[in-house]
Amino acid sequence: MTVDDIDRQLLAQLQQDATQSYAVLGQAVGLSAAATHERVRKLKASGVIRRTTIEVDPVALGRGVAAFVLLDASTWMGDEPTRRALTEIPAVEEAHIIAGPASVLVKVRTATTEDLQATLRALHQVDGVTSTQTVVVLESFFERQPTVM
Amino acid sequence: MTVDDIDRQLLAQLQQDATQSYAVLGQAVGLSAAATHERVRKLKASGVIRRTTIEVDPVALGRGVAAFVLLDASTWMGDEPTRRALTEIPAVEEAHIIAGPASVLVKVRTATTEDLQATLRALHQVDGVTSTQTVVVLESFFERQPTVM
DNA sequence: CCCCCAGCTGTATGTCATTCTGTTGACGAG
DNA sequence: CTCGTCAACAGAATGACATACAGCTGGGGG
Repeated sequence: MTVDDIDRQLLAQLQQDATQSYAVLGQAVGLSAAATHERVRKLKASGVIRRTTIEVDPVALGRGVAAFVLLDASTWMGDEPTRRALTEIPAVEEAHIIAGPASVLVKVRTATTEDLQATLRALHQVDGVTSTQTVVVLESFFERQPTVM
Repeated sequence: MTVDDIDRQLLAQLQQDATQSYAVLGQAVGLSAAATHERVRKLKASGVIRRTTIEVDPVALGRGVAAFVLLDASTWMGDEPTRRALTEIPAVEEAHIIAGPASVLVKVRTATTEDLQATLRALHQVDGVTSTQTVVVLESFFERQPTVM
């Protein structure tokens, strides 16, 4: 699908607030409510908009400690079992196969450093993992969504 | 604010799909539409729900290459000017001050590896940055929102 | 024992999403 | 040049839903 400039404006608006009406949304980009609705419908149908969701405050939910963990592996970890094992650890928010100093990079969020320790233990027990290296986040400047413009 | 089990169920549901009606949402947790509405209103008012937003497909928007970049610094980078400088680089999606092998960890997304190179150049020009170390993402297992349950 | 209040249900109303119909403008074929 | 086609849009209609309101209930404190 081709995403033109108006579409990007709509995406930017919806990233800010997905609850605004199509009338308001249309005014912001100079279109009628119906035309806006049609464009948003197509963006959803084509998968550019994956879903509309809520952004939660991690701290309020007991996930105030963030860290990145590098996993070294003795076997190839790019397969489904590894993915599933990592998915099942609730603290793991992202998992990536990387090129560089390790095999896998995961981002974790826990309530306390004790929970972080427990998560590291869980990561060690994932098949293939031989060692971990943890980078603790002291302060987050910002975490935002992909820039659309 | 105290977040009880029903609240967490609501949050989980809304993370999946923030467009469903309060009636449907209420059925999922065993409440009336009005009571559900009231709970969600409070979750928003208290900041547990920061906003409702859309999740976009990075690839469709020309951000198919992801990487993590470690920044080494000669000066303290925990202040506002650094934050602003990093915010202004569109490819930078996250920026964290870390404890460990470097001062700052940023996550970037670009269309191509050439754009990644351009972003690295931009990062080098941020005040205080002395060197960078880049970890390129080969494949993402998953990137999800904070687990609420 | 009674009062109070948070949290709930059911209902009413105004707003908005969604659909439909018709218009306009760009484009290609004849 | 003209006609036919199609995509994109505006405006109006209707049906669903958010939101507000009036009462009900059960538990905790005075």
